[in-house]
Amino acid sequence: MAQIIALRQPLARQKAAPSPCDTCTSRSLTICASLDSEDQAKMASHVTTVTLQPGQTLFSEGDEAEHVFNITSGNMSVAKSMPDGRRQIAGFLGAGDFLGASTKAEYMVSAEALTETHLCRFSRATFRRLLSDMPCLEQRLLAVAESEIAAAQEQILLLGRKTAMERIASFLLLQASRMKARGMAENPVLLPMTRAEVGDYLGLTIETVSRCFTRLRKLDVIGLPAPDRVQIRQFEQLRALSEAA
Amino acid sequence: MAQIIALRQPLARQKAAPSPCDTCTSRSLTICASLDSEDQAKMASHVTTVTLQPGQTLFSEGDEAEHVFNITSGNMSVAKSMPDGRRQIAGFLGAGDFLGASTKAEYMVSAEALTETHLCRFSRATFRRLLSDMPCLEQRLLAVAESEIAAAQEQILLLGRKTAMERIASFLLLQASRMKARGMAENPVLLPMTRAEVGDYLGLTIETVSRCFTRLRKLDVIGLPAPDRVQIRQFEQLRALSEAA
DNA sequence: TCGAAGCTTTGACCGAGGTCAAGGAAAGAT
DNA sequence: ATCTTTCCTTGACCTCGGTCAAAGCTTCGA
Repeated sequence: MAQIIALRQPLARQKAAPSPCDTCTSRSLTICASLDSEDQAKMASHVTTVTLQPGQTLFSEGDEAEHVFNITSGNMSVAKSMPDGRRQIAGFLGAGDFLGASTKAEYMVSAEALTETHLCRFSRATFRRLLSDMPCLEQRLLAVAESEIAAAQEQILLLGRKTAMERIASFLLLQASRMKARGMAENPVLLPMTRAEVGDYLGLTIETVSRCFTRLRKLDVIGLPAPDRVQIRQFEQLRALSEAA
Repeated sequence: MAQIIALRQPLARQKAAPSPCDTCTSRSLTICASLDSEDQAKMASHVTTVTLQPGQTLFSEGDEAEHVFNITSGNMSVAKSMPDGRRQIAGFLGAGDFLGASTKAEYMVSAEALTETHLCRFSRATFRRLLSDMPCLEQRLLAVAESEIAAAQEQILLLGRKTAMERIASFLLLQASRMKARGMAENPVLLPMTRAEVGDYLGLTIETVSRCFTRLRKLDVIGLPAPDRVQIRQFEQLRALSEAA
């Protein structure tokens, strides 16, 4: 009801008459998958949907952490920045991913849309209440947090110890497996981000990212039908390159 | 046995055969701090204590994840390795830290003692049962997981974008704040790990770590009364160096 | 159809940090 | 005491990836 007031604001909001959850195509990927239909209805009554255009910021590092989000479609980046502008992307998120958890009162990272992105939004207070009402949800969230920690540890290994080539190879394999996990074809890997964003994720510069792609193409390990589309031609070779000495 | 007696005499807390939890000096730091005395007793009846000597491995990457742990005293490292031996330490843990959570059936990292370390151990199955019995515990664990994610994101920024000097400065400040959080004096920062371990944590070599320490000492930003003891002489300068351009 | 803006690629050069090597210093063993 | 081992420091040199610069490609709008 109150959400309808949304004017032409940077964050366009809509609330469908029944509930956006009824037509959600990503439910099986999200934390909502752990809920029975009664609990889903309870969740649905507190949700607001949000749409972001490419480049739009959902929240910034240091903003008051008012909401938590669930991506229903689209692609986002989660990043931290330094005072002088250096930026490190901590992760790319897609359909089904949960976003906005924070122990502190402020967000610890910034979140930005790479493509048009749809999210569902809960106020933190509401979400906390729902959480203590629904043990399933809390368990699921704990599992999500644990796999996020595992992913972060893998990223730490990549940034601390891998060469540029190994980072690129690991990245392509990771993207492929992420697509597979979402039920998409894994092979022509789609890259909804620019070279700059890949670089900011892998701790490299644009130029190094580009040079590695070119080298992989010349080795015929990958094909590059378009800058944002990578055909993996030799999976095993790519896997070997992802941890080559 | 001892616990049953305790329940019969809720007001007389002194016991003949006390559980290790009764004398635990780290309880306020651990997930156990969230429990009332009844739940603590329940936890205590399932706990086993473990002692590790410096260099001993608690578990390795790929081992079947049978247990979860809580450090009561000592220092550990959590690391991932590559087939050719390159190693990346994902974090250092100390008294109060929780250890061993994994969504998968295997541990995703290796855990090793830096100093003599005491832990309490639960079987995973038992712990899962305790968890669903005690909502407080689950909430606390979720908070712990979230702050671990925040720490990992900070580490990702450090590894992806900071110079060697910035990494060392950030590391010293982090160690100082960790000591403070444990109620210890923050200033002569104690380093219970070798230069090699600092390097494996910061994505640097032993030599670079040593050279940075030497430079900081020559700048009189720190003092090095012993290799494992760092006196911070200019906090603000160190803070500036931790994100200098 | 043309131009502008933004992304990507490529080349030439350089420097931060890695590698290799050699000494010190401290702690435990004989 | 002396030897061994392990860790730390320092120096000389080199390389991987960053920086700077310029030129292709797309896309989009006039």
